Amino acid sequence: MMELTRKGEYAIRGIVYLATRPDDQVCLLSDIAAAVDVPPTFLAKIFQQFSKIGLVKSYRGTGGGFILGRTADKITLLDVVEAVEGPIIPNRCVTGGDDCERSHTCKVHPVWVSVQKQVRDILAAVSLKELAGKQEKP
Amino acid sequence: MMELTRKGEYAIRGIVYLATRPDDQVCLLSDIAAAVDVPPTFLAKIFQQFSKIGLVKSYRGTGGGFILGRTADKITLLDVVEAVEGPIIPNRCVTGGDDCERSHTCKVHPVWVSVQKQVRDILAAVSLKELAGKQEKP
DNA sequence: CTAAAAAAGATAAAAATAGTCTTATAGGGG
DNA sequence: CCCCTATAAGACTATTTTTATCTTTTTTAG
Repeated sequence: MMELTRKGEYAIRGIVYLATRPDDQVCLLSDIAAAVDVPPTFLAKIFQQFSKIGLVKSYRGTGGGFILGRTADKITLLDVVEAVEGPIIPNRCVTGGDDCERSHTCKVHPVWVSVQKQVRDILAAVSLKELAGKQEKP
Repeated sequence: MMELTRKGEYAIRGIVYLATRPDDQVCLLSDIAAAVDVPPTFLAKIFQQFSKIGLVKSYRGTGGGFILGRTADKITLLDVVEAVEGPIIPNRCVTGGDDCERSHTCKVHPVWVSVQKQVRDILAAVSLKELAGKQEKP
């Protein structure tokens, strides 16, 4: 239960690798894919999603590639995971609004809300900077 | 991401309903299914899984049905969820043993371990007694 | 203009999910 | 013993999601 998909795993590997690279050096998708051992075409799809929401910036054409959309300390693991897997939803009844007609009577509902918050908090507390081994204090 | 399946949702609904019933009254599967609005054949499969690990006790034949395998305060939401969804595994790298060759180098690994622990702790802290509205202190 | 590179969309195989159906087994009552 | 009721177990199926791949298009440097 609650398992990250391959896509999510690949997404993390890919963007963490990008975060280890020099800040302003455009990185070829094919290089990233090779470095983190992910099918290039699949990683392409993932980086397209990153690009749409600004997690990475893409450059097309000769000399093109990817760089981070903002500094590594401003990108959290939550950003990355939600970018490709969608929001953290332990159960359908826990959506932003209130689709769950049982919400106010169901005693399980608050438990899922709690799970959601905890998981989000944990993932939001980890930045790419840390994951890339560029800690503030070594 | 991390979404409970229908099976998990049905499992919770079913066993919580059973917990609301008088302690020693055998309950028909068909009655439970009707009460919690779950396909009876599907709920049957779920309760078979419960039965195997002792979460419920089953009685066959005329006058048969199900009762809880132990008192409602001794069954946690974690027990129920893991019974049908398997262990809480946020990522493949977080298994009981250590299948992940990266475990000791990968900086993401401890994050998943943390997520796993938090989720398990939350779910383990909630018993069927509470969910069934039979709180110790009302 | 051309080659390089990402973007976008279509397609497809494999796996997981969500069930259903059939047959077997067990128990109670006449 | 026979029949009815109820769960157990296993085979089977449809749908959805995951995990990709392939092709075409767009962009850009030189």
